[in-house]
Amino acid sequence: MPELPEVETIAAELNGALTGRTITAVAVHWARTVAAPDPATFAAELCGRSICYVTRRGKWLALSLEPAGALLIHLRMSGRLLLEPADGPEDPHTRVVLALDNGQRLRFSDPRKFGRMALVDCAEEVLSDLGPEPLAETFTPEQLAQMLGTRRTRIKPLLLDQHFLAGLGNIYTDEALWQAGIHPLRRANSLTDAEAARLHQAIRQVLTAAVAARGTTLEDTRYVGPNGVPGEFAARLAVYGRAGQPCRRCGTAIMRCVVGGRGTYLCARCQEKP
DNA sequence: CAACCGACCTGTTCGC
DNA sequence: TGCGAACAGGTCGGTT
Repeated sequence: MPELPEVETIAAELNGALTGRTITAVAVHWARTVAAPDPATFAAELCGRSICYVTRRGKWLALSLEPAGALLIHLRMSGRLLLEPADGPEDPHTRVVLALDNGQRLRFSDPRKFGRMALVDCAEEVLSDLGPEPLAETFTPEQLAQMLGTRRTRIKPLLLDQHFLAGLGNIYTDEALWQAGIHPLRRANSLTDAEAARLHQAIRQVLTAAVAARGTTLEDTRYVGPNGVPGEFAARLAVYGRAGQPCRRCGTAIMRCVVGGRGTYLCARCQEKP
């Protein structure tokens, strides 16, 4: 569920709330949520460590710890991090709980059990497999054009590949391709430099606007930030989930199809089929 | 390298 | 109303 803007929002909220907190107890309710080390070691090693700051890389959250190490968290499809008082009710899908020295609990709720946590010595060892950060200043239109030029696969599945570019998921990929006027089935190396530049700009504009709106919360989703505030980008979606509704640019009905096994929304007039 | 598939999981929605 | 099938925003590993 959460893509870059949602994870960015969560990281910012947690950073303010968790900096300086010490973890006083750890409870693992679903063992497989803890990818590494084994759950007992995970709990024992985490206790007593403090949180220095919280950052995002792609769709990963990284809690930097004192005196060493990092807690990496990936929410996958249904994960949520909730910062709540210890005596409040616990969501039935809670998989891991971190008790903090101020009486609060950081609860990881994840109905589908796809989410993962890992306690690692060096976060970069895991995160270095990811592609570039789309919002980094160092990520340029020329770099994207160069990256696309060596790949002949279809553009949408490529943008979803976290090794290629970090942070885009199904929603923002469709939004960016619509804004750039590029059909999701286009071959990556068929894009002109001008199209690559448009795509680069579209990706950054969509992500920046979504971060400013604190992410996308759809009616049928449970996404909220750690403080329970929903995102407001849903009202500004141009194509995602809008099958049959008019394109915001030309009025043509938005269509839904399947690309790479993923539900895909586009405007057949603005995004010419290859 | 590219494309496709199943696996990992549960909750919700849809069609009969 | 009830029930099974289909589907969901992510990722990985295996096969063709």
